[in-house]
Formats: sequence, structure tokens, C-alpha cells
Amino acid sequence: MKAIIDCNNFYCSCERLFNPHLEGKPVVVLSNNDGCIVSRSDEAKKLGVEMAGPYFMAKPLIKKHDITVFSSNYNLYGDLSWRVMETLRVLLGKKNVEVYSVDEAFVDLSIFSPEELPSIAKDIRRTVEQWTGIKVSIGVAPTKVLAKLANRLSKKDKIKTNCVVVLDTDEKIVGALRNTPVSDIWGVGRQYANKLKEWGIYDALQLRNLSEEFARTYFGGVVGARLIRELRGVPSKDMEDELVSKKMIATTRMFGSPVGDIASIKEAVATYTSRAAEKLRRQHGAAKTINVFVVTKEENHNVNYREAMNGKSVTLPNATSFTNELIKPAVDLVDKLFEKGKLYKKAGVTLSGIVPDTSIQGNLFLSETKNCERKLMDMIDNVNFSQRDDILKFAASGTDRNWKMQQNKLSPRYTTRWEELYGIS
DNA sequence: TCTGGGGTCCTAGGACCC
DNA sequence: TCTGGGGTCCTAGGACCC
Repeated sequence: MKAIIDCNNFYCSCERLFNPHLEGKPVVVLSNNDGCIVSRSDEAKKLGVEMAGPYFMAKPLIKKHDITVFSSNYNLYGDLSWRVMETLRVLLGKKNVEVYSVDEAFVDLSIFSPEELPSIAKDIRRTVEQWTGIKVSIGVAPTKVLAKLANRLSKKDKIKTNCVVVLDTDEKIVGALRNTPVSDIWGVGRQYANKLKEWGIYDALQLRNLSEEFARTYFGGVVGARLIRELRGVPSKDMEDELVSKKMIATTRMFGSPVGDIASIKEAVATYTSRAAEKLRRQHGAAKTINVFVVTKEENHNVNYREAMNGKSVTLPNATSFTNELIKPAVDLVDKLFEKGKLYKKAGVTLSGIVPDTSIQGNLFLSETKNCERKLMDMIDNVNFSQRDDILKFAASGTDRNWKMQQNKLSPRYTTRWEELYGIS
């Protein structure tokens, strides 16, 4: 049996942890650039605040009900996420925990007997809350897709379920499937849901009864067939290995306000490249391909994203993880993309063609300067990590940064910066 | 005035090879 | 005038996720 453990309203819960007076009160957290609402407390949900809705549209409602608003504080959420995951690893063993996202983890519970599962799940929930202050919901079932469904049900009525639902018999599974619309199944998005509707398939039980063959031809190919098998209780999505390196690393941002000069865009691209290169080095990778894109701000509302976006890529002669070797070609691409007179609202850098950098590190045939550069990169990463973000940066990144995103409601990094440590005042 | 960021997997089709 | 069969690799694009 498998379980998914999911932190309740994660970003909001993190903020509340350090603002206990907000317990029981409506809270929302915004996306980067304070654009959308990405996390809502139950109270805010009840008041009708839309998930993923634009902040400016929700503002009247927020004001009316005096809802507390925070900008995303990824330093804080990242640290608390690590604590939750570490708790799970201590409780269940490292190899049985698969971190799926910042606030979710799949765990393998096959070491326990079926009768033990409800109490085990409750134990996990209690311990995580005790050790980290974060409340979680737990769904237990034979497959990942069914565990996701159980988790969903556990959140639907938190009081009745106490945030734990175990689907361990076929009766329970069938009952749950019958009462779940297909669009609520993990892996069924808007397009697939529409397709199914056309075929007269509305609930998850109907979906499960679709033949695998049919799915393979008309419904998402192998992906659809796998989904149906999972719904039948046949595990078809394995637990993933933790230490898989990313195949693609991206850093993309909206600008704080639209930008029309090429110099600022180059600064932004240089900065994003530095950030992407840091991520690359953290997984000991080196990249061969750089893609840079810019998005214009269109007055015309009907222009879609693809039309506004313009990207170009370059393949390097050798894979590298050195910021200085990546910045130059990335910035050069801006020259090719930039059109004078246009206003831009977003830019991004994607690194791909990623290989392990073992062949680069400490290579005998590499020049002395290369090895020095490697040491310089390590030093920059260490200083930036232990001190303040970006205390050391490349000159190309600029110092004014008038393109920087807006974060007007940012809370302190209570757990990861000495000078911002939580204090009692 | 104003709508995020970062990923994954799969498939089809083109280029190229023997 | 006619024009095989079998493969690999790469890229773009579509779908999904949180």
C-alpha cells in the first residue's frame, strides 16, 4: 500500500506558524510578483477567494473581510518543507519516501500489515505536526492515483476524517470512485475531462471501466492506459528514486514593471542565468544548451502567450556549469531577440542537454584556469548560501535592478537567516 | 495598473544512417 | 522509370502536475 502525505494549505500554514494570532483567520499567499493567489487558508476559501485567481481581482474581497496577505517567501517554505520530509524519512526510512513536491510526499507502506495502516497513518500525522508545527492530510490506497483520491476525500471533511482516509477494500474504492467526477482524478486535466464528457463519461468509476485498449488509442496513449490500471488498483506508477537529476533547469520571471531597454533585459537574463547555473551546480550537472526567451507586453488583449513569446537557443561546444561561460552566450541571444520600441514583461533562461559534470571536475587535461574557475564557483555558491542571497554576483547582473519583481508583503526568513530570526517582541 | 514559476512524460515527424 | 526496410536521435508541441 502507498500513501500520499500532503501539507494542508502549506504556504499559509508556514506563515501562520510564525504569526499564531492568524490561526482561525483568513490568510492568502501570493505568487511571485504578487500576481496570483497560490495558497488560501480554509477561512479564505470559505469567503470565496479563488485559487490561482489574480490578486488585483480579489482585492475588494480581501479588503472587505480583512484577509491577511503575504508575498511568497520561498526561503521559509523550503526550509519547513525540508523539516516535514526529514520527519517522514526518520519515521519510515529514507528509501520509502518520495518527495513529490514542496508540500507532498508519496510513501511506501508495504512494510506494514493492512490492519496497522489506519493507526500508522494517524501516528505519522501526529508526529509531523508535533515536530514541525505543520498539519498534514493522508490518503492511503493500493496505488498512487487512488492514494491521491483518498487524500482528496480526507480534506473534504476534515472533522469527520481527521485528515486520514484509507481505501483498503474494493467496496470503499468503488464507492469513492462513483462519487468522484473524472476531473478530480489526478492526471485528468481540462482537455481530457472534456473528451470524456463527450463520450458520456462523468465519474471515475466509469473511467475505470474503460478498456485499456480504448485508452491506448483514444485517451492519452500509454499515459491513459496506465491511469486506468491505477484506478483498478494495479500499481503502474512506481515510486521514484529520490536523487534523479533534473533534465531541464529553468529560471523565468515576470518583471516588476514592463521594460523597454535592452540593457535591463540583459541584466535580467544574466541574473536568471546565474540562478540557473547555481541550480545546475547543486546537482553536479553541466549544460550544453541554453534557451533564452522574452515575452512582450501586448496592448491587444487577444494576443496569446505564444505570439507574445519569442525564444532562441544556442548549443555550446562543451557542456559547462560555469556562470561566466553561460552568461555570455545567454546575453548574446538577447541581442537577437530584442526589438526596439517594444515593451517586455517577462524573460527566462532554460538550461538543457544536462550531463553529469564529473567529466569536467578535476579533469587532468583541463587547464589550470578551469580548475580555478571551478573553485571560484564553489566559493560564490558557499558565500551566497551562507550569507545573503546574491551578495556575490557577476557585474552583468547589474546593480540597480529596476526590473526586479515586486514582493510587497514579504515576511521575514524566520528559520534561515540569523538577522531575521523569529523573536518575541 | 494589474493574471506565477518550474517541472515531467509522451508522440509525431524530420534528418540521418546502413 | 523506378525507388526498401529498419533503425536512431533530436526537436517541437501537447498534455499533465503542483
